[in-house]
Amino acid sequence: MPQYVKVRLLDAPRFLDRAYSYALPASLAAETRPGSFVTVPFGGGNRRRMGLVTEVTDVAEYDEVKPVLSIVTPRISLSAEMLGLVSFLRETTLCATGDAVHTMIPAGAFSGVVERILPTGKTPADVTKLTPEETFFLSYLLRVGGASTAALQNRFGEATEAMLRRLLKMELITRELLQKGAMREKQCVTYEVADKETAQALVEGALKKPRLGEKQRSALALLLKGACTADVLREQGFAKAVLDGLSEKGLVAAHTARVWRNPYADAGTESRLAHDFSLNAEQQAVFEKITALADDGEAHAVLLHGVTGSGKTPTMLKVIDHVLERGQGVIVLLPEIALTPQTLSLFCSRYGQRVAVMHSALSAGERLDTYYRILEGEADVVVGTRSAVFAPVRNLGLIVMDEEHEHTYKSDMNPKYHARDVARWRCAHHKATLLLCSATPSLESYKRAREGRYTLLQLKTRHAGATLPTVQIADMRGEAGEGNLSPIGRELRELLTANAAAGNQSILFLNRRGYNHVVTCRSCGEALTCPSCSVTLTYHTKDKRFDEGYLLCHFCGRRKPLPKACPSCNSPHLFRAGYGTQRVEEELATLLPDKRVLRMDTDTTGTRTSYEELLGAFRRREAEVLLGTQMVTKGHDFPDVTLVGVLMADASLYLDDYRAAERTFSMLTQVIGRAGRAGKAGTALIQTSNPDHEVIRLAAEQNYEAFYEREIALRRALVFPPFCDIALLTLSHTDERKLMPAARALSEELTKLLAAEFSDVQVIAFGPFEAPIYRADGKYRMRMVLKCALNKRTREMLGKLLDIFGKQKPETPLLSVDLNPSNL
DNA sequence: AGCACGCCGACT
DNA sequence: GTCGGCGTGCTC
Repeated sequence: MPQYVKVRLLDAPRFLDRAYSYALPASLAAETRPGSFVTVPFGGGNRRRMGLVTEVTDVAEYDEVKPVLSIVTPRISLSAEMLGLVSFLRETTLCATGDAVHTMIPAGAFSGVVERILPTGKTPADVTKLTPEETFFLSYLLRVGGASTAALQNRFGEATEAMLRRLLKMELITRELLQKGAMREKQCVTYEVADKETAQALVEGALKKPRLGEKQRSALALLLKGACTADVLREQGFAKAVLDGLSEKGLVAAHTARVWRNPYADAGTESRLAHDFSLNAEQQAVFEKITALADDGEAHAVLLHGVTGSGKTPTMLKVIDHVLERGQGVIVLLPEIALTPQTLSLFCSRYGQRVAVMHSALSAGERLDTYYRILEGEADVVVGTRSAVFAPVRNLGLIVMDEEHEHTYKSDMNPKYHARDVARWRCAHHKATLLLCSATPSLESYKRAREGRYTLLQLKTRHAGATLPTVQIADMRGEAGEGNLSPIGRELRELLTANAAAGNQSILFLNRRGYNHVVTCRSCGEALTCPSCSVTLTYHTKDKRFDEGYLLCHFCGRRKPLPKACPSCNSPHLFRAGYGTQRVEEELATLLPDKRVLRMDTDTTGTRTSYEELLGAFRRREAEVLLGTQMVTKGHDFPDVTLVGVLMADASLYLDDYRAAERTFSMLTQVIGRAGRAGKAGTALIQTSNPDHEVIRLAAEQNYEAFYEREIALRRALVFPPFCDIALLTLSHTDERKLMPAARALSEELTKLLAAEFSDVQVIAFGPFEAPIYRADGKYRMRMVLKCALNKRTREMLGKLLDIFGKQKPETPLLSVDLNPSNL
C-alpha cells in the first residue's frame, strides 16, 4: 500500500509552518516514522528543505503530492513524547516548528547538513545568454565542484544572488542539501601489552629478537605496568608512530572505543551530602509525603516551601534516590547562578557516571554526547539549567525545579518558553512528579498550591540548631545630610569592624556592579548614555586601580573611555554619582585595611573556575568579607558568616514592573538567610531609604505568608498575574520613524480582530508606548501590553498578529510576542 | 521567505 | 515586439 507522510518544514517561518503531505517512497518506508527528519522538495523551485515527519498515513490528503527525498539523520529522531512537546511549544509560545526543534535537539545533530550550490553539467541552450561574469562564475563552480552560498557571496560579492537566480532558472546549477561530515564521535584508543612474556624479556634485555628503538622499549615498559590510553602516552612523549611500531611487531594491541565527551566525568569530589546522611523528623515527613505521591502512578506537582537552611537539598536528594531505585530517570533544574561547581560535584559524587550535566557553556560536541548518553539510557540523572528540561530521559519519574521562583527559568529568546510549563507537561505525560522547591515561591505557584492544584509541603525549621539572624533596618535618609556620602552607613560600619575584629566573616550584597552608576554633566545636567541603547553608562574601574576607569553599557556591553568633556555641551565638569560593588570594595579597603575583601560579580567571575576559586577562598577563610551582586545570595553554606549587610535594599523596589516587590522580597529573604547558619548567632543589616516599606519589613521577618497575602491582594485588585495572563507585543526597528506607523497599524489590526473574527476573546490592551529601555542595541522598541486569558482562541489571535507583523522585511518593524514575560 | 505568475514601461 | 520591473499569491 502506498504510504504518505505529513511533514513540517524546519526552516520555515510561522506562516509556512503547516503539515504538508508527501509521498513516501517504498525504499524509505521502513526507516520513516513520526519524529523522523527528512528532506523534501518545496515550492516552485523544488528546493530541498529539511522537515519533521509528524504523521505516517496511507491516504494522500492532497492531489499532487511530491515524494520525500531522503532521511536526514537516521540516528536522530523524535520520540512520540518529544513530538508532542514540539506541538506544545509551538502552540504555547507561538513559535515555528523549527524553533521548537532546535531548542530540544543539540545543534550538533544537524551540523553536517549544509546547502551547496552544484553545477548540473548541462550546457546552456544559448551560450550568448550568459554574461561574461556568469560564465566566469559557472567555470569556477565547475572547477571546484560546488560551494556554499556564503562562500560564493564572499568571492563574487553583491552580484551573487542575481547570478544564482538566473543560472538556477537556466538549470545550469542546483541547490542541494548535502550531508557532509556530521559531528564525529570521539574515539579513544587504548594500548595494552599483547604478548606479556616476550615484552618482559625485551624490556629486561633478555631477548633481542625484534629490535626495539629506545622510545619503543620505554613505551613497552610503561605498558607492562598496565594499559594506557593514546592521550596519556602522548603526554609521556610517545607519539603514535612508536606505538604503531609496537603493534606491527605484535607486542601491543590497540582497542578503539567510543568515549563520551563529558567534562564532568571526574567532577565528583567528596561532599558532605555525597554519601549517606539521615533526614530529621520534619524532612523525613516531607520525604514520605512526596514519595507516597510519586509511587501512586499519577502525575503530581508538589511545592516544597522551605525556609533558608531548612534542608531542602537533602530532602530532595532522598527523593531522587527513591525514584532512581524504582528504575526511573530524574531531571534536576537549577538557575544558572546556582549551577556552581560545588553543586555539580555534589551530584557527580553521589550519582557518579549516571549524571549528565547540561548548561549553555558546553561545547557542541559535549552537548551532543550528553544528549546521546541520556537517550541511550547511560545517564538517568540530568542536572542542568532551563534547557535541560528537554533532556530525552526515558521513563521519567521526577523533575525537580530548585529555586522555582527564579525568572531565568523563562526563556527570553525564541521560543519564549517557561521551563515550569514544559516540566508540568512532561510530568503529566510520564505520570511523573514535579517537585518545585523555594524559600520564596512564585506567587503563581503558591496560589496554585493554596488552591490544591499543587500539593503544598513545608519545611519550617532551620536545621542543626541554626537560628535566623537578628535583622536590623538602617535608615539611610539621614546619613547623607550628616555628610556621610559613603555607601556604607554608620551602623553597618560599626558592625563590620566589630565582626571582623571578632574573627567572623561577613557578606555584603549590592545588586549593582561597577564603580559609579552614572556620569552626569554639572553644566547641562545631561547624563552620559550608551550610543546604541537608552541607558546610562556605568563607570567601571580597572581592577582595584580606582583612579583609572572606563564607561560600560550594562545592556549591550559596549565599552568606551571616559570623555574629557560633556559630549552635549563640551563642559569639562563631568561628575560621577551612584555607587556599585567596585566603589564599595574601595571603601572597605579603607574601613578594614588589614582584612581581605573578595568581590564577586560578573566582572570578577569571567570563567567558571574564577567563580569557584572565589567561593573556595572565602570558605577557606582567606578573606573576611565577601562582597557581591546576586551571586552572593545563592545557597552557598558558609558556617562562619555571622553578618550580612544589604546595601540599597530598595533599589529594585520601584522598578516599572509588577513583580518588583516579589523580586525584592525574594532577594532580601535569601541574602538574610546567609547569616548564622551553624549554631552561631547572626545579624543582618538592611540599609534602605524606605525603612517603613512593608516589603522590606516582611523580608526582615522572613514572613513569606504575610508577604504572599499582601501581594496577592494587590495583584487581585489591580488584575495582574496570576489573575490574568500578559502578552507583551514588541515592535522593533533601527529607524525610529518606521516604528510609529507600525505601532499604530498593530493597534488598529488588534482592534479589528477583536471586533470581528475574535469578538469572543477578552483583552484589555495598553499602549502602544515606548519600551522602558526605548533603544536597545541600536533598535528602537514600541510595545503593547495585553491583559488576557491565554486560551486557544487568544493564542490564535496573537498568532494571526504575528503572521501579519512577523515577516522579516528590512523595511518594516518586526513584531515579537512574549507570553507572560519575566520582565515588563 | 522564495519563487511563480502577471501586467506595465524602455530597449534591441 | 521582448526584457525585466516588482505587485499578489501560493507553497504538499
